Amino acid sequence: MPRAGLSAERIIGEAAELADEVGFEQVTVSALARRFGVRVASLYSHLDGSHDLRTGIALLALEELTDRAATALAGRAGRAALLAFAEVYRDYARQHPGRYAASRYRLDPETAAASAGVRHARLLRAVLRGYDLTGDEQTHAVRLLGSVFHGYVSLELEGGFSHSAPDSERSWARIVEVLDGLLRNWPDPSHSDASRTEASQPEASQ
Amino acid sequence: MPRAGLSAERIIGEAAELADEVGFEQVTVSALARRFGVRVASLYSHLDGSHDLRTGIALLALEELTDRAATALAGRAGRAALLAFAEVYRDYARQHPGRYAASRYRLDPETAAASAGVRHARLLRAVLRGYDLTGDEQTHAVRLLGSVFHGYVSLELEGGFSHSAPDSERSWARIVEVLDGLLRNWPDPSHSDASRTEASQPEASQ
DNA sequence: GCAAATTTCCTAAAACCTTTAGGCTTCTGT
DNA sequence: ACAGAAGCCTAAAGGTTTTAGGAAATTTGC
Repeated sequence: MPRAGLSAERIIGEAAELADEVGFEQVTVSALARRFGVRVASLYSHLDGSHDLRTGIALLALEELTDRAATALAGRAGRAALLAFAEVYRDYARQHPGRYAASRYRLDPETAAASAGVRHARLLRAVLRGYDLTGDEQTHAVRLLGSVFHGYVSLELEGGFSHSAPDSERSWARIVEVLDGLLRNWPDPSHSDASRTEASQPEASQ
Repeated sequence: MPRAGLSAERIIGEAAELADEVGFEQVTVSALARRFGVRVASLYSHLDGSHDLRTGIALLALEELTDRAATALAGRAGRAALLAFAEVYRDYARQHPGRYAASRYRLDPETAAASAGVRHARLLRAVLRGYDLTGDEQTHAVRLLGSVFHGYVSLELEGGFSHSAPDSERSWARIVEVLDGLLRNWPDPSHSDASRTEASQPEASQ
């Protein structure tokens, strides 16, 4: 009988396809073997198991996403860079929901440190070079952007914004626009904020 | 032999505990049976299966979270309400990571419509009553807040912000503060934005 | 108070997924 | 051609899910 021609790369690639089709959670060594027309045990010559498979998809997704972001960011700065990054991020998640979910799979520290994830994080921080933010404030801003992007895309994929008044497309565009404005006019970390509304009652936090 | 005294409520409650201890993904009918010192099949008299179990945890979490939010929001408006909501949200997620993950479990539409989720969404929108936002802009703002809250908490639980320069606590506080400022000075949806920085190059979006 | 009805929990079993061990067969290089 | 390596296979054990049907404990009705 002829061989199936498996290899770690092909397997991870098919697994990524499968993830996009049926969801990252549903990616299973069994389903993958069926897809290759091969017995389950055969895959274990190329994989270290289920965790390894998921890690592989995650690394692939991080790399693809980061490459897209790098391409989109080349030659852009400030607002244009922010828009480009945001578009790439959301488009990737919508085109490849399974891979996107995989990119959030928890990697062990060494694997994560060697992954495209760090390059992706650097790119996001690079977007902020177009704005006037430094030190801790820049970090806060990076975390804000990361949270909005991930949070929005994640809620959207869960179906959170479907079938309601302004369509998700519009909200996304508007939010990114608003964030650009926020970054351009990033408020000083003055301790008594409360700049321009009715008097601030100093409420206890709990 | 004496009975274990199971009931749907007790089972869901234990399942929520288990989720917080080992993670929502790891909550399994088997593990739960072991915890009760009971055979697996015994739980099937009280549950419709695994999906039903997860749904139960999700509904419990949504209710707890919403109750906390409602309590925290009573008598507060504007900035104070935003701070309170944010604190409740993050605290709940940190105290009950498994339940929090459960609260993001995808429910079927009817179940979702009858869940505390809709009350929770109303509460978040109510927070915005303290700011001057209406119509679509209010919806965009609700989605922004939801994204930031969920995104931040989710990244934090994944370990994204640990062991790096400004601790997560500070970033959270600062981000909420910045959001308050943003909501108070929400920019007009003017079509040619680019209000106060260097001349805006009209870059194509792709 | 007790028998009947009901509920609770059990054993048994089938189906599926994961993982390891070890064997045959197909390639590859010399 | 043939020895070694690599690829895919059968076999098997262990775990989870779910259904079917039985036995014991509790509750209910008289």
